[in-house]
Amino acid sequence: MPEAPPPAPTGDELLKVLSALGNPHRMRIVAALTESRNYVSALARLIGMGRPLLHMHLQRLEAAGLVAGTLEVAEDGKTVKYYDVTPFFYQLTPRVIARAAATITDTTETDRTAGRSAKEEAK
Amino acid sequence: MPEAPPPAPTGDELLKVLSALGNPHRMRIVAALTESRNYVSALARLIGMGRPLLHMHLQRLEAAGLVAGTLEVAEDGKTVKYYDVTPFFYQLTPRVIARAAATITDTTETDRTAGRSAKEEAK
DNA sequence: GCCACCTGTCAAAGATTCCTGACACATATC
DNA sequence: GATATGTGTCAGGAATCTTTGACAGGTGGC
Repeated sequence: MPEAPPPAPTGDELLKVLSALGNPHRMRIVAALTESRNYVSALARLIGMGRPLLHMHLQRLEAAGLVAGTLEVAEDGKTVKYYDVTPFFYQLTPRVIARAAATITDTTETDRTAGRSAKEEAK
Repeated sequence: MPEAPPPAPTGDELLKVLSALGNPHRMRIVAALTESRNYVSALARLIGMGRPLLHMHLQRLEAAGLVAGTLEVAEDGKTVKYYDVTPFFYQLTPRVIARAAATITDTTETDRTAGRSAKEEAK
C-alpha cells in the first residue's frame, strides 16, 4: 500500500500544534513520554514540576492531539492516568503555512459557550 | 548529489521557530510573503494591521530565521525594506522533539546583559 | 482510624505577549 | 515650506499564558 499522502493540516489544527510545542516544558514532556509512557504523578517527579502545572500542560498537548491519556486501574486497584505520545508527523514549509493560514477561523469571537445553536451573527 | 541530511535542529532553534509560527498573525504574514515579497508598509495595509505591530512580528519571524529583510533603495530614491520568506523546512515528530528537548538552554537566567564574560556560575 | 499514594479543580499572583498611539527621521513632489 | 510615503522606536495598557498553594475526593495497607 502507498504511503499516507501529505495531510495538509487546517490552520486551527496547525496553530494548536505549534503553540503547544512551542514551549520548553511541553517539549520536555513530549520528550519524556517518547522514551516511555508514564502517569501524571510519576512524570511530575521525573521532570520536577508541580502536578497542577503538569496537568495543564498535558491538557494543552492532548488538545493538540500530540499525546493521549487513559485512565487505567493498576493491579492493586489504584486508579492511574497514563499518557502516551501520539505518533504525529508534520512538515513545516512556507507553502504548508500559507495553505494553513487560509483556513484560520478568527479565534476572536468564536465558540464562546461551545455547543450553542450558533446564532450569534447578530453582531 | 544526495539530498540534504536530516538537519536535527537544536532545542532553542526549534523553540523559536515553533513559537514564532504558532500565532495566527505571523502565520498570515508568512503566507502573504510566500505569495510575493513585499515591504513593511504595503504589507501592513495588505493584511490590515498597524506598522508597529507588523514590525514586531516580522522581527520575531526573522529572529527565528523564517523570513529575511533587506533595506533597499527604490528607483526614486525612497528607502524601502523588503521581506522575503526563507525556504525553511522542518519535520515534526516525537523523536525530533525529544532530541531537540535535550538541547534546551534554560532560558531562565541566561544572557541578561548579553556580551558579558559569562562569569555567573557562582549561583 | 490514619498514612501514603493517586486523581482532579480552583483562585490569585507573576510573567509574557500583544497591541496602539505618538514620536523622530529620512526623501520626493507640489 | 507643506504633504505624502517610507523607516524605526518607545511607553503604557490590555489580554494571555504560566505557576503555585490549597482543597476535595478516591483506594490500599498498617
